[in-house]
This record gives sequence, structure tokens and C-alpha cells, in this order.
Amino acid sequence: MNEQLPAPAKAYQPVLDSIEAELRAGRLRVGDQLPGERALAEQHGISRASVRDAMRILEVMGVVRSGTGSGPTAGNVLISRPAAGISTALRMHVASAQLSVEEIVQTRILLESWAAEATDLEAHPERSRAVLDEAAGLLEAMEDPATPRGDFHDLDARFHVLLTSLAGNAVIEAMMESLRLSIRDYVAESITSEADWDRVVSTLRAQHREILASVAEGRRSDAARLVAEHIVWFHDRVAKPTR
Amino acid sequence: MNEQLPAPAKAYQPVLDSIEAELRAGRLRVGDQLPGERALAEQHGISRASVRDAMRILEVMGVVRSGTGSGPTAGNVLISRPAAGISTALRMHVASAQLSVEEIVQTRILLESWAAEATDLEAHPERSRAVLDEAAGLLEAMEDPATPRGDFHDLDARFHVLLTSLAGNAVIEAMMESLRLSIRDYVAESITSEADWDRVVSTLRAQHREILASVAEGRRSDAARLVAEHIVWFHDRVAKPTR
DNA sequence: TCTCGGTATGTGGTCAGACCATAGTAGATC
DNA sequence: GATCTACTATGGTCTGACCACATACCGAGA
Repeated sequence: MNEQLPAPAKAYQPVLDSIEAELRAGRLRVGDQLPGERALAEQHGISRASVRDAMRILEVMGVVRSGTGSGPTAGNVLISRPAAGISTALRMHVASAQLSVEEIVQTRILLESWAAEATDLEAHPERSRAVLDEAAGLLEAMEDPATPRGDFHDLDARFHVLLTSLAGNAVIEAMMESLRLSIRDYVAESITSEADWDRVVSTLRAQHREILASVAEGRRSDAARLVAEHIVWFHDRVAKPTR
Repeated sequence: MNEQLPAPAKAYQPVLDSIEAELRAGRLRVGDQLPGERALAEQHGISRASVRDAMRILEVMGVVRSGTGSGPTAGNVLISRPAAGISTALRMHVASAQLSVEEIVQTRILLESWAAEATDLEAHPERSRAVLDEAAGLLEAMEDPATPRGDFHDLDARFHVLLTSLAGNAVIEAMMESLRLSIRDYVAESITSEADWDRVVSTLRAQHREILASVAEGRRSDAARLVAEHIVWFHDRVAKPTR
């Protein structure tokens, strides 16, 4: 089930290595445009096909965005979406039954409750305030009965990621988002009845309000507890039955 | 810095989707061989080049292993290395300065100390015993002064991953391993002087022994504390100076 | 002179077809 | 029966072509 033997060096590896080195050295930065694929191919003495392999990898890792046409927005542009690659990996391994949804949820509880405990609003007062305001805005949008289920889930996800971001650890924030994305379909599929959904959503709203209030008031341990309870409640009550 | 616009459907996507669906349905399992690339190309009505894009993605995600030749070990075979994809993603984003080594270390402390607290040896007595024995074997190998630095780091990594596995959460185990792999080079480069290394390694050995003992004896909170201190000590004392 | 619109150029996206090294397998040879 | 040799199918790589797209350029018209 596990292999990590020599592996005979892929042709695209030098491209990845050189880009990684340029990034580390600071000669390439987020927002920059990579050289054209044809140019990279010539530079490394490989075919364009192999260069494209490297680009594909960087793309799924959330490191570059490819666009056709010309101009600054076209070409292979360096971006930063750490959660993209992580969530794809998690997703595939959940699909292959090597990771379970229960483990994902458990991990999410760990990360989110830690983030709640580690949140220090005074560290970056103005940024924290902006984040809290944005979170409040999300909750408001979620109050609207006209909000479709899919949109509600997206808002919900953004709410949790926002709160996690207050802890100031981008790694944990990215992992949080990844965990959520990786089981997104499972959650969506688990609630089939609209009646069930209506019954659930009002509780979610109340829990969200409580969580936001405790975070905003600096009641860290309350926030951590409420977040953990919130996640447990949702997955016990809603997601589990169909799994 | 962030884009999540429509994105005009890649040609390889249907291949990924169908493989993911087959995995979820249980019609494909780890160890199975995927159809040949030429066959998949015909099935989906796309070129072999696009099929290879999908394979490349699955490969870096740690979901398939590609091998030339024929027979059961050749072709695109389903494997399971969840840490492969996650660590690559983390690595690239650390390189692009979007994630910091400090955050990686902080996350590792969180996951490992949680695992120590969550370890329940009685849940799977025989498996736990085997894991502890293997961990003890690793420590023994690390006692040998003849062990090269690189090997020591590998043994060290396996030791930590093994202990984490006792908590029984494969997601956290995979993340732990990924975090370690992602900053492997930084750690290796940070200790340049052999004299420094000799001074450090004996402390590491002692800490490892203490950690293993506390885990084996079920002193969970001790284990959690020692692990956290161990990681903090190493990165404060050794890795930080050069960063 | 200014504006509009068509065109040239360069980008990634995809395809078709070819050749290679590899690793089993089946057949021929001894 | 054992050994060696083609044969076959696999992924790995390359070449060269065409497409859709988006900008930049430039000439025709107002």
C-alpha cells in the first residue's frame, strides 16, 4: 500500500525545483508571471509537454493560475491558495476510504477549538475588528430565509474560516478550509429533506451567534467549547444518519 | 492573490471525477490497477495527453503510482500516501512565503500533543504494543553513533509519526507527516556544524526516551507536555538561529 | 486629431502520432 | 525440462500542429 522507492526522476522535476528555488530566494513572488511554457521548455531542454506537467502540478497545488490570452492576467501567474492542494489530497483519500469523514470532523474540532483559544484580538486590533465585522455580515446573510442551501453552506464555511483566521496561523487556517472542502459533498448529500434542513438551520443560526459573541467578547474558552459543540452537534445530528 | 472564478473545465476533469466516483462506490480500491492510459483516453473521448494530466495529479496527490512495463506492478496502480500531496502543497506555499516555518512548527505541536493526549493503548492493545516496540527499535537505532545525520532525521520522523498513529486518527497522522516533510530541508540546512549536531543529538535521545516511556506507561498529559517541549526546544535552539 | 474596429501576436489548451525503455509473457531452442 | 529470445503492452517523452482567447497595435473613418 506504500511505496517510496527510488523513482526514476521525472522530466518535469527540474522545472518544479527551479521554480521552488526561485520562490525561496524571493526572485519569484505571488502575483508574478512565470515565463511562457515554450520559454521554460527551451531553458530546461525539455519538451513543452513536460513543462505543462509541472504547471499542472503547481496549479492543483494552488500555486499558479493559468490563463489564456495575453497581458498581465494571462499566462501562468503565481497565486496562493494553500487550501486548494490540501483539500484535493484529502478529498481523494477520503474517496478511497483511506481517511474517514469522522476523522476529518475530529480534526476540524481540534483545529477550530484551538484557534478559538489562541485568538488574541489585541494582537491586531483593527484587523480583528474588520474580521469580526465581516463575520457578522455573513451571519446576517445567513439569517435571510431566501438564501439557498448551497449559498448557506458557503457562507457557513467562510464564517468558520474567518474565525479561525483570527488565531493568526495561516497553516491551521488553510487546513481548516481544506478539511471543510474535502467533505463538502458528503455534507451536502447528507441532508436530503428540506423539512430536515429547515429544522436544522435555525439551530445553526443560534449557535453561530453565540460563537461570534463569545469570540468578540474575548471569552476564549467559551468560544472553544461552543465551536466544538457546534461541530459535534451538526455532524451527529445531521451528517451521520446517511453515512 | 486569490481567484476562484468559473474556470473553463479542463479536459482531464472527467477522468478525475470518474475515478473519484469509482473510488467512492468501492468499485476501485487501493491496490487495483487503473485501465491503461490509451484505454481511458478512448473511454472519455479525449487525448492520451489529457489522461496523463489526470494521472500526474493523482500521482502527486499520493493516490496512484505509475510504473512502466507490464504485470500487476506496472501501469497506474492505486496506492495511499495521503501525506504526499499535503506535504507538497505545504512545501510550495512555505517556499512562496505564504506559510511560515513557525506556523508549521506551531501546528505540529498542536497535533502531536493532541495525539499524545488522545492515545488510548487499550483500544487496540496488540497493535499498540507492536507500534511501541517498533518505536523502541527506532530509538535504539538512533542511539548508534554511526548513524548518519540524514538517517537520524528519517528515524526521528518515523518515531514521531508512529507515536501520532497511536491516537488512531489517520488524518492527523497524515498531516503530522506532511508538516514534517514540508520543512525537512529547512531543518537539515539549519544545522551546519557537526559540533553543534553532536551537542544536540544527545539531548534529543534523552527526550525521545522520556516521551516513549510516558506514552508506554499511559501518562498522557506527561507525554503531551514532553512532546511539546521537545519540539519547542529543538526549533528554538537549533532551527531558529539560521532563519 | 481622435475614435473605432479589425488584425497581428502571443498565451495556454488540446490533440495526434511517433519513438523509447521497461517488464512481463509466450514461444522457440537446446 | 530449462533456457533464451522475440513479442507485447505499459508508461515516459518528444514533436509539431491547431484552437480559443485576450491584449496590443495600427489603419480607416469621423
